[in-house]
Amino acid sequence: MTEPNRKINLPPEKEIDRLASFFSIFGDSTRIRILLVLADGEFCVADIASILEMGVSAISHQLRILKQAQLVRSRRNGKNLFYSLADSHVHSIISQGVEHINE
Amino acid sequence: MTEPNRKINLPPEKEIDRLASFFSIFGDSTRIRILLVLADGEFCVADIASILEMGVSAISHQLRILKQAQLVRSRRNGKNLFYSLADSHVHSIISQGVEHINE
DNA sequence: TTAACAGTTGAACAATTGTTCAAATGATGG
DNA sequence: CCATCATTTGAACAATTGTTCAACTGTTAA
Repeated sequence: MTEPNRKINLPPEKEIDRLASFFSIFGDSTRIRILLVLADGEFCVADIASILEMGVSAISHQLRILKQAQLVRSRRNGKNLFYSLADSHVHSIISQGVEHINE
Repeated sequence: MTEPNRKINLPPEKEIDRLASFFSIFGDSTRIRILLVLADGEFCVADIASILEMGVSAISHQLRILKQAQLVRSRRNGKNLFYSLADSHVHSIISQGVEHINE
């Protein structure tokens, strides 16, 4: 014990957990690819699956996570559900990631 | 086949994978807490462990991940290794996450 | 050299995650 | 209503992850 611990003010645990959950949404390449597709416009589930060459179910599962995080919206048109980006932050968050890894 | 698929230009798979790996580093609350501690200054491993009330080994494992991602640096002083933030992006990336979850 | 300390490492474990499959839901047009 | 299409859902599985523990490395001071 040479010195008393410096006092550090961390945000409450709950907020840190929410922050970590938020970032882990971007921590999966399928979800990033979905977001990049939707950056180009509105698409229904089957289209996204076809573009990414993946099963419809896998895409649907991921869309649910993105929707819960309020990163995408959906709109029904006939039998189709069209998904689109819900948030303007998405672009800038991804951009900052790109910036970091390209330095 | 009613319509040809719209052409979407995604970044190469390798870059998307690196992006996902980068974001998943922020997807763990221990690592976020370490980064927030280091936002206050330089600390050695045992101090971080004490502040976060965790084992030294757990912190060391996470610091290795943060260092590989070039988010922290270390500097030896005697028996101690002092860690500090390596990158100015860290603040703004976390800030953007906070912004999103508080809207 | 030795003892003590600071930190790292690797194996092990439980917990969480993403994808697949099959079955269910819900909307549409005939 | 019925058949069909688009999507969702839940269970199952393998793969990945974070923490713990014990052993190890490396530095310092005596």
